[in-house]
Amino acid sequence: MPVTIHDVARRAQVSPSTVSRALSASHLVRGTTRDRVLAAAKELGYQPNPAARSLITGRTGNIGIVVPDLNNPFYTGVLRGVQARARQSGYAVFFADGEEDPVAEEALVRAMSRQVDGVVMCAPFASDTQLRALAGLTSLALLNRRLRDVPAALMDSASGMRQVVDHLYALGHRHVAYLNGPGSSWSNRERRRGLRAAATRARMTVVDFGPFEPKFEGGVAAADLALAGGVTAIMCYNDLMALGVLSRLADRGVAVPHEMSVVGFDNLLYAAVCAPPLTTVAMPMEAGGRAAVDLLLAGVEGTEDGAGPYRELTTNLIVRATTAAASTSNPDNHPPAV
Amino acid sequence: MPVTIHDVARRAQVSPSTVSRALSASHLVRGTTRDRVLAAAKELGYQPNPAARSLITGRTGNIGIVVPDLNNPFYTGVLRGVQARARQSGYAVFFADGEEDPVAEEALVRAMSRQVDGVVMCAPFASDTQLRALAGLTSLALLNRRLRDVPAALMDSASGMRQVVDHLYALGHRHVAYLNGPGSSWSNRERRRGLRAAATRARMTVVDFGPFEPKFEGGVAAADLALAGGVTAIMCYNDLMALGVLSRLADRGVAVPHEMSVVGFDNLLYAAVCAPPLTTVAMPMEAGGRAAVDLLLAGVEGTEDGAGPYRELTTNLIVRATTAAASTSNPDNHPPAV
DNA sequence: GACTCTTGCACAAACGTTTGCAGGGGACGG
DNA sequence: CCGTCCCCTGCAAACGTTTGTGCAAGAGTC
Repeated sequence: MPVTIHDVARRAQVSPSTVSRALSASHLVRGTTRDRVLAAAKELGYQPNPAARSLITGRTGNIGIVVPDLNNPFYTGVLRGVQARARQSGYAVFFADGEEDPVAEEALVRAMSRQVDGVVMCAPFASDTQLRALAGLTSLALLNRRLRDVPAALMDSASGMRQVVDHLYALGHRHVAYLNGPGSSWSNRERRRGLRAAATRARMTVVDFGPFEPKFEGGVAAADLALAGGVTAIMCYNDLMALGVLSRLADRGVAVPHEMSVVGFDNLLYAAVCAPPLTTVAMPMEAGGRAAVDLLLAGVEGTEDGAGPYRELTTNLIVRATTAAASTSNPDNHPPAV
Repeated sequence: MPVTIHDVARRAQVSPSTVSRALSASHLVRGTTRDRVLAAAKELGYQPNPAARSLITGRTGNIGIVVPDLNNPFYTGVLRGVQARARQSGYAVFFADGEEDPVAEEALVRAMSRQVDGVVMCAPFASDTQLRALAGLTSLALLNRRLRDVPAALMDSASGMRQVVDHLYALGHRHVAYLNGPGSSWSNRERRRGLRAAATRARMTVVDFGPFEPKFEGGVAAADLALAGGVTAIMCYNDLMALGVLSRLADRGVAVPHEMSVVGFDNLLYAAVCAPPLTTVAMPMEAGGRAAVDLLLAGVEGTEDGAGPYRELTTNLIVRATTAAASTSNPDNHPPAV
């Protein structure tokens, strides 16, 4: 029922191979024949069969993406970037939600591997070993995860963290809390690393809590611990947790930002519109998705652009209404003698 | 490089066709041979080539989904349901963001059509005519859009709207505003229809505003209009708009819920966690996605279950903190004489 | 006018599967 | 002991493309 290359060939009075060439390597056929073929193809509404094509070429024209949690708007942001960039190059996108589960992630990539030219894994939970195994199966590009010899787009959240520390320091904060995200997460390690470096430089003490689930509920749970820690500011692994913290602080009657400053990470839409608007670090989600696809396609199509297999994306502090001068209710504002 | 069915055949000392049968129609081969084949396949890590398979069978094992706006958590909820259900039946999922653009939607479905067994279109912006054309190209299942002879999962938002009206009426509201979403949207029409019916029955007057963009910004813009309408409650097309309304009301010093009640639609995560928590109607997002895939696969695999081509999903009012007794600052609480 | 070179096209093989058809062999009944 | 039937397996065709190879005709050169 569907129209094949043979139908077009018959209508244009040429052989199927000529049709194929007219449609792809058009310089190999005479102008007049090419026009005839294109006209015939258009009239019949010919669409090449991707299965047949990929069978012979070994390429599919598809890429895959797996994210840890679709409910987190951060990942839908990168999803948008990925899809936009892929579409621009004529690739279709397979998508899957790994649900923060390493074995699900691996299974999903394996399942996709035969029908994609490559997959971008977004902040994967899988182990390095697993990732290497998958990289042997298909081309891989990582987002916010570093692994030798595997191309990756990385958001420089350590730098964002430095900006946060400088901001808080300028506001007089000397003793702050950091609520960790998943312990295995590259992003969390990066943020913590940036925090440590900047904090010791500024002689600021920071107490760690967690790891917590990087979700609203995780923030709610974490808030009480942080509150007991005698700090003047709480830095959260991400915005979702920060929103949870805000909610819990409100419940407990702690005024933000006057009694407690809170800062998040990601700059989700909701960070801008919640009350009070959240001070946070903007992560380039769509740009990250696009960059990952750039790297993937560069590898797949062999169009290395000499920029190497890594892309570093910058992050920026966005000051809103959840940070203010350090609370004076804790007058000396130093770590309590525990 | 990749291992083919011939490799397995050689290792198991059988012909390729036997391997094929052992893997799919296993009752056609003797038990001992089947075991030998399966063992060989496992040892070699054989994975069938989907392109070759789909070339001969005409089926791909893939489905597609296109949504209007990935930034709206409603659709990511649906996406989760779709992917979970698809995976359960061994289907992989192509995904695309139509960006609320009818022509983009159509182009995306056309692009996918050759490599999927069907696609679910989620609250599409495309016209009926366009949808019919696409239904001729591939199997279609709709979510929150009704079109004769095309299977669809529909959320009964008219019923949810009735519950909202009853709730507001009980609180003493007699004059309310409805902020419309996109005029072409089936969901908006349904909600409006439910609203009209319930309101006239209850002798409640409702003034319409919009259409607005179904986003935060749309709500911000709409709030001022509604405020000037002399109403005691604002019903929004969806939660995103409701959040925009809340934000704008706060800016203008209007106390919610005491001076103005606000209700949304969808029950996004943020409706539950914003301040004050939003009264809204819960939409079964994941269930809707699953139901749509059910319908699609029933059509594709010919496993009609006799339940007909439509699924109706129920919706429920969730009362939180943005609705209260009608404001008395507008003492007579009836439509101002315009 | 004969040679070579180029251009434009057709032929056929190949990609990895599935599946209709046929054949071989064993079991069973007569 | 022979015929029939059934179970299992192999052979080969087919799916719709792409692409290497070969051939024919025309253009250019001497």
